[in-house]
Amino acid sequence: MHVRDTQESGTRARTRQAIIDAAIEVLGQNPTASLGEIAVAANVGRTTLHRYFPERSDLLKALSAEGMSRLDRAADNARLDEGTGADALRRLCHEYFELGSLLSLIFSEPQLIDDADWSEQGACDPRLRTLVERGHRDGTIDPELPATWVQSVLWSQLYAGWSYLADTHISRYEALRLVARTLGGAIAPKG
Amino acid sequence: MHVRDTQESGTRARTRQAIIDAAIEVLGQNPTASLGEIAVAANVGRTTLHRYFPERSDLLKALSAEGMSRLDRAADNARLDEGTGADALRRLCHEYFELGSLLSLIFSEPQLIDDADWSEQGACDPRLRTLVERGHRDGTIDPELPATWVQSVLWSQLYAGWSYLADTHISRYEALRLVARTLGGAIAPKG
DNA sequence: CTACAGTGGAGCACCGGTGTTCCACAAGGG
DNA sequence: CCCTTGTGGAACACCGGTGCTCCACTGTAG
Repeated sequence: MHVRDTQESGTRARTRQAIIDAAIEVLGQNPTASLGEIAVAANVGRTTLHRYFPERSDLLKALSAEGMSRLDRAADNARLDEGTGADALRRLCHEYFELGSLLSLIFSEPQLIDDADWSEQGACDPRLRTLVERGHRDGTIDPELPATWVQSVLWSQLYAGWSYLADTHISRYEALRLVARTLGGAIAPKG
Repeated sequence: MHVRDTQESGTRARTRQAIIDAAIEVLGQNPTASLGEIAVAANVGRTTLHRYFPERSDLLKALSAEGMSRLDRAADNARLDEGTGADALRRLCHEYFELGSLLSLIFSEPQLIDDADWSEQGACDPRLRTLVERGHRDGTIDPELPATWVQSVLWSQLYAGWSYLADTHISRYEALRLVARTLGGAIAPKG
């Protein structure tokens, strides 16, 4: 078949996805993992990995795209424009928590995701910014907290919850409950 | 001078400390930094660094000891047995925040200070545990939050605050205020 | 002045990860 | 059946960090 096979389903697309998935998993655990380890995790030879991603940086670029895409989907699922700001943030937290290992990866390699769209200083996802500003207005998010800080708190709590889940033998549900509870308190307007 | 020079003040002790301080700074920024970079930051030749710490692991052991010592001093300064649980935690947060780069280092290399004293599963600083339990009893810390989770939240907030301070051009005072505010809300008992 | 502690540059071998090439093998489509 | 596509083992050179040795330099105590 002489087709160009850019993004249609096929052997190549499946292998490529397997490598990306494995990379997220492995690099999430250990950001300095070698390409060999990633190849093993993907059930693929190192040669094959190099065929798809000639240089390490090529793989990282693909991971960046994949990460952004998953973040976008999660944000869509959270229906950020419905309900109060705090409720929307809670839903976003829930959706992000499902991202699993990707949380660790993003946390240890923030530059993978630091979208160039966001202004250089005080970078912040614009959707999150509007969400927080809505929360400020509707009185469900502490107006003393800038959107950028709310974003920091959200991510640090997510990461804490995810590693807490990995370190202890708590259930996924319980971990998310703890995160939601502390995050809710953290952003709530104070007396 | 044929003295043993174990921990008295002297050229060796000063050089050794300079290396340790530089290592905390450099490794806090980039956990994969080379020994050469650390030596440069310490204004010391790589040869000298190797004289004090023959292997990388030796330096890491020294960093572990130094880190523990600073943590202990910070905890002492916080007078953890005075006032309510929440107040003590707030003071501890304040003291820890002063640790600066050490926060990043501990956060990226937790095994450096994961004290073997702490029980393997659900590891937790015993002083923090008693503090949190006091907070549970005196009604200033949400009884739904186990001590281990409070510890996770404390550290993740400290790290978030520290990197927020590094990323934005906010004042140290403002950053600490944000951390204290969100941490306070996070652990507060919920209506 | 002499002796010695402390330093640090230069150079070396070693090791692991990387990027690349070559070739053998299996599956499926003409 | 042959030929293309995808694969992956093996081997190679390269590079950077590491651990080590040797030696020249400086400063200070005796």
